This record gives sequence, structure tokens and C-alpha cells, in this order.
Amino acid sequence: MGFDDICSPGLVLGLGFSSTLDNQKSRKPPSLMKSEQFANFEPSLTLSLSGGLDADANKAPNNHDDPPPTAADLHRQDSAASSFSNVSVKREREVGSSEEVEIERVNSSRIISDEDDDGSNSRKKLRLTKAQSALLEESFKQHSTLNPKQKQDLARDLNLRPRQVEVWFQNRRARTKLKQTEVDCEFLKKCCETLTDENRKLQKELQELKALKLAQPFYMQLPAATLTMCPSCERIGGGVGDQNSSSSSAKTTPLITMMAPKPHHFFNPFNNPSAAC
DNA sequence: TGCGTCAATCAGGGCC
DNA sequence: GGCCCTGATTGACGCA
Repeated sequence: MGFDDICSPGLVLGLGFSSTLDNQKSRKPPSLMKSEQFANFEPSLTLSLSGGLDADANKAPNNHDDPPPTAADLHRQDSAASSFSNVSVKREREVGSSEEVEIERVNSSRIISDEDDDGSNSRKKLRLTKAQSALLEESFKQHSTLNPKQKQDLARDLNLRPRQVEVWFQNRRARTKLKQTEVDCEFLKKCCETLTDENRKLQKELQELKALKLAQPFYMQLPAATLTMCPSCERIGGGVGDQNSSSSSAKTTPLITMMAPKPHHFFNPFNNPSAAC
């Protein structure tokens, strides 16, 4: 696909996609779409692009070559990582299931033991292991948002608190969107440059045609074979006056010229002698 | 009104 | 020390 092919369809300045994602609400940003889902988007908006999107969506923060780990692997590897659960969790929502309550309780005990040697409560940042990141990425590929059940299951498999899984997805969505916005911005810049260049060329061509028109009578600029004589009025067809004499053609011709995909192929009224008058 | 999601922001930690 | 990545917090908003 050429660049012009990419630029020409649906290049609209504005913001927003129309999404058909089934697991997201209407507020979902375009950048959250997966590449295979982009076929369902109508670029009704500024940053509307097609293809090559969400390049970052498959990018795991750590090692993406690792195969998705098993839950057992995660439990084995991540007990240490989970012990870094945030000390200053101010907003832990009330949870509905007893299972989540249990998870919260288990992690709370870790939090208590998370104090530094000097007894201070400085926050130690959780670093997800490669296995945890890989599983989260896998899950994100399948659905960029989680329902409570999925969150519970994933948190259990990862040996993390549901809130941590929720935060990870939240940040993942936000940063994917940011990345996509940057990609879209670059794309639109290139489109703008291409269109500006094309406009410059057309302006130059227009100036040359105007200069040519002033230098010669119009019919002299045409090949002799294209000139015809109107049998009724015995005038050479296709003159400027002839075009202007018809109010309807005077209105439609410029539009046709403007809409022509190839500006170099001009409408030639002499192909139809009767219409030339 | 509670819940889920978002944008904005903070902050720890690794890397150069 | 600055930059970047990323986990976490906060407040606003939309929806059922």
C-alpha cells in the first residue's frame, strides 16, 4: 500500500473512533483496540488510523519471549514479588467475594512484615516478575478490561491482590493509548507533509497553465484534431465564452475538475461537439 | 449511590 | 543526576 493510499481515506481531523469492542464501554479510547479489532473501527476522527496500530499492545514490559507461565510457576516465583505489596494502600474497596477477602487478608500480613529493618514504613515498589508480566500481557491481549471474575482468577493465578491486577490493567490501557496517540501523531504529520507538497505542486501547475492561457488564444492551445465546428452555429466549439454561456455547466465544471482524482486529466468539452455550444 | 474507568500525577527503581 | 519505566494514588465522571 502506498502512502497516498494510506492518507487518502478517512483523513479527518477530530478525536475519536467508533468502536465495536464488546467488552468495553463507550468511553473506551481508540488506542485500546487490538490490531485485529481495527477492522471494526470507522476512522471518524482525528487520530483515526488503520492498520499497524496497537503496536505496543503486544509489547510486554519485560521479557516477551517467555511462554505464558502456569499458575504453579507463578506461585513459585512470585511469592517474593508479592511481598512488596504497597504499604500505604489507602483505597482498598470493599470486595464482594469471600475469596477476595481472603486474598486481601493474606497480603495484609505481608504488608505488616514489609517494614524496613529500622521499622520505618517506606514504600517498596512491587516489581512484577517476567512470568507475572507475561501472564498479564496474555490476558490483556484477550481483553483489555477485566470483569470481577476475571480479575479474581487472574489475581489468584498471579498471587497478587485483585487491586494490583486492576491497577496493572488500568496503567496498561493508559500507556497503550499514549503510545498509540504518539504513533497517530507521527502518521498525521507525514500525511500533512505529503498533502502540503501535493498542494504546492498543484499550485505551481496552475500558475503555469494560467501563464500559458494568457500567452495564447485558448483554441490554439489544443491539438487541431480536437477542434470541431458546430454545425448549427458554425463556430469553433469549446471556447471560454461557450462554457460560460451555459449557467449550469459553469456551475458544475469546476466541481468536476476539483473532484477529479487525477488533476492532470481535464474535462474536454470538445469530445461532444453539441455540448460544446 | 456504589462501582468501574479514566486522566493526571506521584514515586520507586533501573539504566545511562 | 536525569531519564524512563512502571506500580500506585487520587479525584472526576458515567452508568445502572
